[in-house]
Amino acid sequence: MRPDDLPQIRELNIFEGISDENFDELMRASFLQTFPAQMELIEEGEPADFLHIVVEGCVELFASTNGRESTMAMVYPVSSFILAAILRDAVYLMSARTNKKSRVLMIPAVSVREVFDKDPAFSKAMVMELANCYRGVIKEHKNLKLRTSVERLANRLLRYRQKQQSDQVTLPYDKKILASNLGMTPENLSRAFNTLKPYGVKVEGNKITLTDIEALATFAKPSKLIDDLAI
Amino acid sequence: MRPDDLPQIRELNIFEGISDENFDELMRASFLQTFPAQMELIEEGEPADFLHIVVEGCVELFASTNGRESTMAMVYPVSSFILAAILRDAVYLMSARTNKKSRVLMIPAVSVREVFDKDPAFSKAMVMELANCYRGVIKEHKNLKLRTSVERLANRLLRYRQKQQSDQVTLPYDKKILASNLGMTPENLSRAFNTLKPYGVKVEGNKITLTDIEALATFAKPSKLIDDLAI
DNA sequence: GCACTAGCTTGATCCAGATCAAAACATCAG
DNA sequence: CTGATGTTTTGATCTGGATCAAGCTAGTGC
Repeated sequence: MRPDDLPQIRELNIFEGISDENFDELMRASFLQTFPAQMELIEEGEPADFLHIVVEGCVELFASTNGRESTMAMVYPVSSFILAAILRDAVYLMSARTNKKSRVLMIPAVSVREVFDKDPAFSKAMVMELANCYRGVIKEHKNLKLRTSVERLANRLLRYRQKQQSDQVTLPYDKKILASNLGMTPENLSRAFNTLKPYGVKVEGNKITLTDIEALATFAKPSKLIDDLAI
Repeated sequence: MRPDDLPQIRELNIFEGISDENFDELMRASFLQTFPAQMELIEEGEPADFLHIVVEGCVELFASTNGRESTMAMVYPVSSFILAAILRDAVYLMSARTNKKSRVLMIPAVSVREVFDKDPAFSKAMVMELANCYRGVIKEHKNLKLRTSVERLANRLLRYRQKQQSDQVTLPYDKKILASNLGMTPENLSRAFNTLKPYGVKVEGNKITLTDIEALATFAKPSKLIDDLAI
């Protein structure tokens, strides 16, 4: 592991307040690996042996059943994923694969639980992380149940705009994945983009220009309780 | 609060391992209230001031946005709900109302956080509870994204059968709520029941008789990673 | 530079589910 | 017992989204 990775990892919310000794212990037990794109890191149903932290690149969490598959979330640096399975010592409920070449830190689940048991700050940080993840999925679920697919796209574009601080947003991954994440087919994503044209949405490959924010927001009707990832 | 309620509450997973002193402290700070049916206990967007525990009755968690509303979950005795908001000291992301006359214990959020900070067993029990809730929503989300509405109903019936240990299951609440929870309209729930007739599903009001379990399971194709609430 | 492949778009069609309306059924209050 | 009300069912129609097919575009390897 590169020494310059450590500060970034140390600053993750899940390590907030953890003692240096315990953090070092976790890092000693871990290893950092670089994976090519489309590499499956986790398969749903398998026991949760490692806590994964995406240090660089991008990881797709997806689920399948009976021949159907859907993208559940995209994970960016620097963040962990599927923490609940580790703490519960249960199987993973989702699979994970790299969306692009990625460096991933893998911390043995056993080590995580050991430090969890002895470091109160770490266990509290875990609680906060779990609470945030849980609330994030509630928001996604509401998004799916309460909105049409075009509304989901419109709100997603507004969210990208806010995050990238620009009226020209770049889609962070290809449209096939975005469609799946939003709960629709790629054909429908294409049509949804077209439906949003009159609201000032201009598409050029993976670059989307928003030229009438007010109209788009009026159509999308964002709700903090769904769209604000920080509350 | 009736003394005979306490043992039941004490046995909740979230109080596993908590010291008697701390448990008593929480109970002293709490109050138990009986609400009539259709009483709104929580409104989404409000600060999370109480941790609620359903002692008797049934509570519906629902979400709304832009004039649309959907049932997110049903809560039975004895369980808590919306724990994440309490721990994060954030607003509720869902509303709650009694589905029938219910007795609900309300523990001030401040007290919960105080005991959380000083009782390691309690904070760990909270983590497990959060992990379980989080995993539960992941399963619901997969259910919604990966299955048709008829498949969701079929799997739900199989789950009721397993829980009630009988081939004649009683729907725990009215069909309007069940439809909403499964992500469909009441009309479509009715049609979905009809679609399942050839698979041995017989409807008599809120009593459903399953006469061909094998056919129903073949149709439903249950998956432990979605349907098993215990893993 | 060309051939191949994957992603994306567009068109046509189908269908799962919603909406609207009406009727039937069950429950409750007077 | 009757009238009112809410739930449920059924029918008709609509529509959002899926599926299938084909063509276009961009990127990659030889």
